Amino acid sequence: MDTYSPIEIEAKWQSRWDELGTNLFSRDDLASAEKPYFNLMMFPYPSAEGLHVGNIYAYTGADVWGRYQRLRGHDVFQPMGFDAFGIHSENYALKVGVNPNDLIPSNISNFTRQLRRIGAMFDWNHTVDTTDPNYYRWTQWVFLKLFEAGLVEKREAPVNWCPSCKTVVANEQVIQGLCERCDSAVEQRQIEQWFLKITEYAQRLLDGIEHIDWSSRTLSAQNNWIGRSEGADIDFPIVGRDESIRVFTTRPDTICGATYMVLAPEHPLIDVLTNDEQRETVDAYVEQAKRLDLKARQYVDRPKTGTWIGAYCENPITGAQMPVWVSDYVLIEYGTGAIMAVPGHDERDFEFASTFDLPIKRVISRNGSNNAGLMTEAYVGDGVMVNSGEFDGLTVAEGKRAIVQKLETNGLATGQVRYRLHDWCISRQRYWGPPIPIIYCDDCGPVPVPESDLPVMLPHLEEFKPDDSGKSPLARDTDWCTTDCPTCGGVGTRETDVSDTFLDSAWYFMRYPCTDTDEVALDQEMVKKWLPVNSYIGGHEHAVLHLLYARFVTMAFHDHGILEFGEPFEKFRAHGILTKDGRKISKSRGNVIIPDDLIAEWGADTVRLYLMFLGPFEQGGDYQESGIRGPASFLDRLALSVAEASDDKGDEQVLQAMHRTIDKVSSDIEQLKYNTVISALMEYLNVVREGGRTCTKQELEPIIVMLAPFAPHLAEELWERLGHNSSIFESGLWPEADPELAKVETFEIGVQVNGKLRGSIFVTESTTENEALSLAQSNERVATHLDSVDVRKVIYVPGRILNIVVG
RNA sequence: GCCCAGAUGUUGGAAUUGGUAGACAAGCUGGCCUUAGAAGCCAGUGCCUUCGUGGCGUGAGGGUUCAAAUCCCUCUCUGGGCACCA
Repeated sequence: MDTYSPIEIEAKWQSRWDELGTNLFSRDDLASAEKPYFNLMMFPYPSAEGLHVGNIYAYTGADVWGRYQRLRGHDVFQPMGFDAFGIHSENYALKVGVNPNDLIPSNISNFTRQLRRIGAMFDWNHTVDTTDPNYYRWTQWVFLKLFEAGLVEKREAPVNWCPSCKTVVANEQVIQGLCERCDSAVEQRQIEQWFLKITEYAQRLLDGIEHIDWSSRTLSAQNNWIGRSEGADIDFPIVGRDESIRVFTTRPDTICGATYMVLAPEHPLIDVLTNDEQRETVDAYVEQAKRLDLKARQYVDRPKTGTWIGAYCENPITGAQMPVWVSDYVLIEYGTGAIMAVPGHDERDFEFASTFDLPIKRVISRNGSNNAGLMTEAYVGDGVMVNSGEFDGLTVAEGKRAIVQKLETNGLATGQVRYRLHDWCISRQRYWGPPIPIIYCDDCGPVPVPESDLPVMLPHLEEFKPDDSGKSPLARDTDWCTTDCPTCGGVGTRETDVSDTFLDSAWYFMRYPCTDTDEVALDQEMVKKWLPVNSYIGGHEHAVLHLLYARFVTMAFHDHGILEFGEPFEKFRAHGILTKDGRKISKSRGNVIIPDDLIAEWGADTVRLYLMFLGPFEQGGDYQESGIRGPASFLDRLALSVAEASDDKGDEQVLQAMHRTIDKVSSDIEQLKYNTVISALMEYLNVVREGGRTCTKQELEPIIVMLAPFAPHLAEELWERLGHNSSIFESGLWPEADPELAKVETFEIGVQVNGKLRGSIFVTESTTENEALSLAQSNERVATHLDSVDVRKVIYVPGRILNIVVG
């Protein structure tokens, strides 16, 4: 009989887990769990292609964490679901000419099969499918709650329109002016849209960053995305008028170096201030700027363009007159849509001033000396104010305060904080999403659909291809659109936009523990017991999309009395990505790896172990199939060792190594350094089997427990073969290192002479410097280097190194 | 341009956070066992070398230190994010 035949063993344990409900919770189980631990991972979009090896990598790493927590004695709830709405599914459905409704179920069952095959401990009693009316009914409810909270607004706004997807896309979905889905150049359009007012939470989202245990790179991405800037709004009086131009600046200290003003092409004052001579030129410029699509406009390396509009402002500090220009390098959507240009200390202004021969003036000097020479580039660094009259000599920081203070007394300035974050546009002029639950009535205006009328069902459309009308295909189903106004009972028309997929995923984790009821979205008993999520693991690509939206919805629900907590995920870890031969894995490169064959060949345990062994989980690694033999033969040797193991007491030396291994594994697994966990287990097995010695059960049991998160099927099997008759995951078996046994008694340390390694000596913890030195001196190799020289200094770091400085 | 990661043998990677660089694997070479080997076992494997108890070596160059893959400065390259955000 084979000691280890993965296919049989894995089938055996998967069906046993199913029979015993090892990973399943009933509602009662959920309610009575003593040590609840919610282990969440990002749910997939169920594509037709199935899970690729990158998905398996991510889910295995998250499952390892969940199983580890389980071995620590927690009641680990680990659900899985499917994020099946959205443009991605819809475009695929259009391509193959099938309604997405008919496509999704088979994709989901294929995903489920794959996810079961890798042996992750998902609770298949608690799943979500965002396209199920029993789910999206509650997504619509989420919208209504945000509406009640005053966080939903319809307004006409310039939005990113993808001409290929024929829909609006969020700022977060525009990558360098291109649609993230199809890479078409995004255009600017003015359309009425539904917005969620996430900007009201900008500061809260920023403040919360201090208090959550997340991967630092994810937090830094959110930080940059929110983009807080501190500065001031300053009014520049317009010469010959009773009005002024308000600008936002983060550098009030450079105001004396402001030599002209710039308005964004869309700025309302342009029309008012342009004089007759300039009118034609300005109109032409503004027209041309409006025609530019967002991609062209955001292209940074484009030469600066613009024109003088024939007006002047007065510098409120120096009194100097400054011409007012219009240029598309100033953006209407940020700040006040107008700037004071300081070419001496801003790179963009410098470039503009150089192009149009506008004066460039130094007002900040690195060392305080007033070097009057020509500036050849903008100086943006720190320094001291010069050429600024009474303010000369102040540092940048002092100057910022002093200028604002002086202007505040005249009412010309106010301290101001601004954010780059924009409101979240959730309208999508597409078919495959939850209809936004709003009804328009000629008398009552837009009215929210009453909760009792949810869900607003998405009709089954034969023809769901979007057109260029700017309206959703739902608008073509007039039967569906026509309804009664919930307020007055008159004729109403349904909103035909559907919501962004990111609304589906902004709250899905809250639904998982509540799926036993269809009466309410959130079962408060379950919410209190299981939320917030204890650990969330997922891709870093969602740093500023999903993860920010989920925080926003949670905060809004907290403020609205629905949730008691304000942050959804206590701990978040971004996993690394897998490369193939050092290159990113992607469909376009044609190097996608579907894991099914690999698992069929090697078994799930070996594949899991191999993937986790590739590199640190948070950094990813390079997938090289030949490397799978290492983990495979490790499992073989372990199975062999168990088969041969005796009932004798373990060897003392081996048990010491065992406790050191427990120590290392326990600390590395906490840091998700799964690769070194596995290498520590391998090293220990090498010690156990050294010289072909027969090992004992006592020496092997803990290693099997520590391996269980990685290779759960084999661990169960070996546990059973060692004579245990309950599941290894049942009773919190994670071993505890005995500090006495883990302690190393004698160790070898290096001996250096003048920093160069010349030999080594064996010492104990209590070896003194003098003892170490005499040990070193009696070492032949070291002694040669001490001949006929004086010892000048001895550095002895117990347990680390002995360095003898001679000369 | 800015921000964040990173660069270590033939390859994936390790290094107690300043203390014996290359753990654990893969690959390769040789051997044992075997009808067989994706099984098991043993040995070797950074480079140079006059083979010495020698020299060199963690992207490049400089610095700090008794001691640097690790800290500091300058630069190069790779991956990712943001991008005219005033």
